Amino acid sequence: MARPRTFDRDHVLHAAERQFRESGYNGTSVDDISAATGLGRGSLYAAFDGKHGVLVQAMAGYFDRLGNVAPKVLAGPDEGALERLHGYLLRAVHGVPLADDVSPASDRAAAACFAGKMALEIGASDAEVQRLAAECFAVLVMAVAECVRAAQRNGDIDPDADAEDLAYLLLTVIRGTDVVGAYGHGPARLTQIAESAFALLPRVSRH
Amino acid sequence: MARPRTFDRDHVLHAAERQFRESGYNGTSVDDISAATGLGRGSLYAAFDGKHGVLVQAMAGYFDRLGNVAPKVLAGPDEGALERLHGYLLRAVHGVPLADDVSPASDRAAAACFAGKMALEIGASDAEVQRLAAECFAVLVMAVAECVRAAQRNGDIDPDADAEDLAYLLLTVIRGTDVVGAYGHGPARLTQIAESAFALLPRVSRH
DNA sequence: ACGTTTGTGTACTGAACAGTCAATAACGCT
DNA sequence: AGCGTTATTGACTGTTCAGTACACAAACGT
Repeated sequence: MARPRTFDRDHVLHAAERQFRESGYNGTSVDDISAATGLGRGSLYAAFDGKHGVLVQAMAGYFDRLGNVAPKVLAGPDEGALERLHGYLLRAVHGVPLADDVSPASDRAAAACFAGKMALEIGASDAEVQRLAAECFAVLVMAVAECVRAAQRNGDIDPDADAEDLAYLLLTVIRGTDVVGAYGHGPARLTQIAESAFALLPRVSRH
Repeated sequence: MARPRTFDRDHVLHAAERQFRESGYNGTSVDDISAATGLGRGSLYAAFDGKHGVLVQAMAGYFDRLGNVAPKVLAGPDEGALERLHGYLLRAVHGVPLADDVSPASDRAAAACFAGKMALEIGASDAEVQRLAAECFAVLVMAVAECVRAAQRNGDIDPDADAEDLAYLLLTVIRGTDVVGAYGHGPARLTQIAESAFALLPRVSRH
């Protein structure tokens, strides 16, 4: 009964996400978003309710992808859990936790957590952004903790360790590499940091 | 022979730093800086060459304080090195690494590394900011690595571990807590993360 | 085929922005 | 006391911003 929209909603939100990643929230104008997405201002306001709406919905889309793909690479049988954790750690540090969404050439800007970057820039004065970012983090903590518990069941990680505490620590390291990467350090250094963190995980103590 | 300036340069830069911390770089206007520092626009341009100049010089001031105070709390005799490392980790996570500069009530916004926050927001498109931030990080890595080496000499940390690698890892955890704090997590969670990291440090293996 | 409904693009508006400038004020020197 | 020098102020400029309004286009039901 009415004219159908000519753009793909997810595709537009993803393009906007890339722009926000590159320039930050306050550093991107609505015209930037318009140029990045190919949509006119009017369409942006009609479909997403302006700049802030675009951000919120882009973060929601990021959350969905995170919730779909991160648990997928971490979940599995107990026996491979430690290796999956290792792989996730390395991939997260280099920005390929969402393999289908990130360009093949691992891009540092794309590596850093979108939610984390937005939370650090405007989370203090934007409760909704902070809440969305916290949700992104929570879903990761849950997935990593579950993988840690699997590794504990398999005898690879000390069963006395608190799985959730370890998950928080590992994800804090990953978020930390986003900042260290922003300092200009190369992939080699980030890999080394991730490997150091992995090496320090409490293994089963063999008396 | 000429009119002396009526403001204290360091005091002004510190006020500007607080403003940048609170609102980010692109989120603060020159008027905001003017209001925060009490200086008029003209004075700001005459003394600091505009908004970007204020940021650069505020970061340089931050670097100086960092270089003066962080090595001071970490340096010392070998026997207390591990405990100093522990104390630094906890204090850094709660934002009192620069005790004389930060308000007594530990403020989360003040806790996050100023250089890190700026690097993440605009470092990708501002080489000078990225360089300054990297220098801040480097001076911390050096100080922490030296403290790790002292703890190794004292038999508290595995002498086979690479001190610099451990320093990078610990500082990555600290930077990570800046992001996790921005998600809204409270001091208890951040303390727990710091304690987990400290607990996982490789101790001397007693055969 | 036509009218209604919705998507789309562009021109517009008032506010906020970064940066400049000329006038004023305060000091040291002679 | 007067002069030269420098800090300081607040108004001004052109630009860019977010958000709105309006005109046009496209598709579907009838």
